Amino acid sequence: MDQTLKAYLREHNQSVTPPRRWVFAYLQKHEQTTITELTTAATDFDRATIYRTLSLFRKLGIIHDLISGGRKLIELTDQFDAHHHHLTCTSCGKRLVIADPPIERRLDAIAELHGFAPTGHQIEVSGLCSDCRKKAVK
Amino acid sequence: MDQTLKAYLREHNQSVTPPRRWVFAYLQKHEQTTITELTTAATDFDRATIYRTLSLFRKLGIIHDLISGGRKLIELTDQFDAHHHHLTCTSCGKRLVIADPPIERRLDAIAELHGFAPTGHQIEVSGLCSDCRKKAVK
DNA sequence: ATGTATGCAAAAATTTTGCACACTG
DNA sequence: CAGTGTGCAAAATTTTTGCATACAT
Repeated sequence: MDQTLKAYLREHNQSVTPPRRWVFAYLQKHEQTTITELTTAATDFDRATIYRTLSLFRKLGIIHDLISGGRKLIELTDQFDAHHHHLTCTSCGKRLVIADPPIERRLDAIAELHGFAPTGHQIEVSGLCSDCRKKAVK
Repeated sequence: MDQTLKAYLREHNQSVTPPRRWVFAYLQKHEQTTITELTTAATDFDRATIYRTLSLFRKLGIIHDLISGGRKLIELTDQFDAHHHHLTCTSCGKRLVIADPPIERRLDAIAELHGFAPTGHQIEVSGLCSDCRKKAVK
């Protein structure tokens, strides 16, 4: 898995360094992370390095930002993690992973319909999870 | 249209004030806005007030944040603007509005399948627009 | 060996907060 | 009039940058 990063950075003429390996590994372990969490967890590396690493990763398409449950999160892109989307509970923040091939295909079709060559998409569904629905009733 | 805001704030026991009206009107005029743009454009009001207004609007569900084309944007929620999604060109940033009822319905169905009471969703599709595809070929 | 990435320290930019006064309802 | 919202000023936090040194290739 770390091999993937190595190969990818090499392909793009970028060095493979300890902070970059660390950030990548962290993102693999933590599905949803924020920049602050990363800079805090990275005791061995400087904050500035984390920011620079994230900028590089964004530019290379290794990660992307998204807002889920009102928070800005950092996530590995589909190239480095299984393609998926989230269903988030607006009350307790619980997150489920969802995937639905028909929708994925249809989104690509819509892009094409507008003359676009689709490269990706993101879906965020929100609602009240079953537990919170029960609590709400009481 | 401004009437909508007034009524909504009243319902939630919140005062209708000049800064709040102004922010709301600005969001109606500018489909995609950033906080910085708002604080800069708001020459008559203090930055702090804009931040406080946005927090209130978020809490009341008048606006929501989203990341599109790599930028964090502020947008009116469906209650205050026609429901829609975006198709963004990763090269030139062009944005088209898209809507597809079947997908909307299917997303609700997926939420229900997982025991969620769906309250909303967001879709962001990215790709290369026709113009940029042509340029890329040359 | 050479060029790039990092750490450190400082600066810039963004966001939050306290308090006295102004305005809304 | 009473209570809440605002402006202002300051603090806290987050993000960016310059430069000398360390590291990757």
